[in-house]
Amino acid sequence: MADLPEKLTKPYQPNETEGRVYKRWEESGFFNPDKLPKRHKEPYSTLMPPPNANGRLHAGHGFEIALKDAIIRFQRMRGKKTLYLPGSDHAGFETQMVFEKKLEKEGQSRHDIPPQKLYEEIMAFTLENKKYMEDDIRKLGTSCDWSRNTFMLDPRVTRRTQETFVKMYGDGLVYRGERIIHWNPKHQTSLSDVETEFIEQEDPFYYLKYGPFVIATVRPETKFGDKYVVMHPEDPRYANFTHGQKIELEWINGPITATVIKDASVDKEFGSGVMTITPWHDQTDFDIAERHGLEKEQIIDFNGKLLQSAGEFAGMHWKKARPLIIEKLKSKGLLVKVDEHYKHAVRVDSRTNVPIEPQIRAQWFVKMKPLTEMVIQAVEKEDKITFIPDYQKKVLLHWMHNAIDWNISRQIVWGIPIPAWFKGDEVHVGMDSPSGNDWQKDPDTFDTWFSSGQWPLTTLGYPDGADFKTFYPTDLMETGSDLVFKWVPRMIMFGLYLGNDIPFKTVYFHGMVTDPKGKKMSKSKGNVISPVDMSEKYGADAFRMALTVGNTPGGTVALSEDKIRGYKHFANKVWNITRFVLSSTGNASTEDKTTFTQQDQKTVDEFKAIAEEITENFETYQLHLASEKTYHYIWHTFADKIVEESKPILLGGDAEAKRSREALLLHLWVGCIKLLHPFMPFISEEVWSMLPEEQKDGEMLMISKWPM
RNA sequence: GGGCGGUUAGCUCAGCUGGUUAGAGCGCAGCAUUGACAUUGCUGAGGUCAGAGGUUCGAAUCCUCUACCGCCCACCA
Repeated sequence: MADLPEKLTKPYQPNETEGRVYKRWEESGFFNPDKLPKRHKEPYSTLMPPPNANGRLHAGHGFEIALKDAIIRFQRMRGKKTLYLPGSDHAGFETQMVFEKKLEKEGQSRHDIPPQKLYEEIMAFTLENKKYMEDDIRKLGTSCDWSRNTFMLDPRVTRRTQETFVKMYGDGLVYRGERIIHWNPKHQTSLSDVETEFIEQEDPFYYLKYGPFVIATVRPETKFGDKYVVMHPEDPRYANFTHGQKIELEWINGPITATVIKDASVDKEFGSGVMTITPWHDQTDFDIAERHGLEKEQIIDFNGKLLQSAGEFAGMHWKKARPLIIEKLKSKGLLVKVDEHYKHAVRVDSRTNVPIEPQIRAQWFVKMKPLTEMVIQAVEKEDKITFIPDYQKKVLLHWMHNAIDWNISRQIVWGIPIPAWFKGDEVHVGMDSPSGNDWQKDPDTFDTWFSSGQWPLTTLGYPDGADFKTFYPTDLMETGSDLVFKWVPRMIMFGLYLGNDIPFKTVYFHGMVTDPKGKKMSKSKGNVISPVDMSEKYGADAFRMALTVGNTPGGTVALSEDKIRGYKHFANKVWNITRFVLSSTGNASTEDKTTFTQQDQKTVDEFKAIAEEITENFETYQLHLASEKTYHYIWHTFADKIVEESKPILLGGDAEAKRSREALLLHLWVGCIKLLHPFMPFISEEVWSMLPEEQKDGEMLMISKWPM
């Protein structure tokens, strides 16, 4: 038997191997496209969707990295000049939430901390988390270029983001408006629609006498100022009321004059077909008021307390006031009936579940129409972006066809400051503060998607950076399918608007990673599986493989530990095949390694056919097939068939057959290790280092030539 | 109320543009094996491809409808 490396005689130890191999990769410099050998000419680029730097890496990140790193490694071996650009997001509101929770646990409140100090503390907290997260990314074997690592609050990124705002203001794509916004009263900030969601809730539904009408509401405390009564213009029941008609009636705090409004948005079938409106605290009502030029009055302040119009209830929080108001309505005979179990949808902050309070507030808005039209043109008309799976294109376009103007102001400190100043009614937008006194800086920061939407531009150094010229548009964006309307369309918008081109040629949406039972992972359920824990237990290779094999693009993945364990076994199989191949070919003469017997040549041809299929699967982003074929070939063709049938040949007396067979085993095994590398980078690189020099094209598998 | 995805072996899922006896992993049963590997090998059981109808020489694969499961969107007060 030939001399074998000591470690091959023991089972494969991922923990002993992975860190060391990653260090070799990093030190080689080959993660950096500029340092790749000359054969790597044609660029291939992708960006890491920046993980939020407020915690550790989760399974979704692990999934994304497993797929994307496989593609990047494949492309690098194919000879592309590959860039995989890493980074992290400050994640504005979300990070501030995480930080506030931490403060709460420590018995503190953010209101006790001055803004500048708060910002600094969150920054320290974020930078610490960022470090851990980057370590996690390394542990998974991610072949990204750390020299280009970008953080959303790097000065060049924040400057670019602000400059974009200034440019958009100049182009009329950004305006300051008093419009209904989603107000989170607990955290005192506005949110965009994608940051909120509806939850089903059961509440009492109050039917109230409003002059000759009966109206219904779940929120009687908003009704003090209701002085418009609205009905459908074609509702026969109210044909004798005319638009603009004045009606004197008794209301909660005394007599008022109501005005009849006819508007087609009212549903004749719902309830009595009549409603009163509260334009300050309801989107529908606001729209009706806008259409007819009606007055709007704030009833509840930004802390949830009732204002002047509530009369005796002024100053009370609406929650406290509601039962008292109901009492009063009852005593005045205005309460017709109560439906105690009325089911309806309530909008809440999707991160904190705090019920949203619609409010009118002066905010910065992005005018969406011109931008979404550019997206529709590029995606629908010109078909410039490949969507995987392709039905996601419809989802995105539906969103684009129905977009409403985007509120980009947030009343939180943790974010990129909006470069605007106010003096009375005057507004100044620019990179520098205006000259003259009495200008007040806008204290708000940008919505996190305003900066992350520009990620492909800022990371690559738009407008004149070398990377922007080389790598824009990027080849691939891979991200979670939940971002199909949050992040992806914004990147396309900004890409087209600023960069004059789509930001990526292909967008691949991976599905959600759930627990083994198909349930969404969440900290509260305690079913979270950490990619790093799994990697430490079974090896990052096994984790990556388990997430790749058999998972159709876009599909939900139930992450099972059994499956990961299965691929740890596979890693060990690879290890032992290596041991067999090296020990049975170590004494082979080096004179002829390229010609085979007819029989063996056939086996080589079969390998080529498989390798071709795998290559094809890679090119069409069918990694679930590419990885499964690789696995299957190595274990059930190479090990079970080729190795087994080799044993008698190697022991037999036919010298030519033996020579050919030894050459065959080495030749095929080198090919297998190459095919395996994108999926299981660590063990394949480790095996490569033990294969004989004359079989290899270079020291490092990572940049060796793909077998096709 | 709209839209989308799914329903294939006990479990988790593959099966691309329709083409001979429907596949994998895990699990299960039996056998083997101490010179690559028990983190092993071989063999096997197990499916009317959700249901109904249609197109076709031929459908798990295309069309229609139905039934469940899941996801997303939506200003019914």
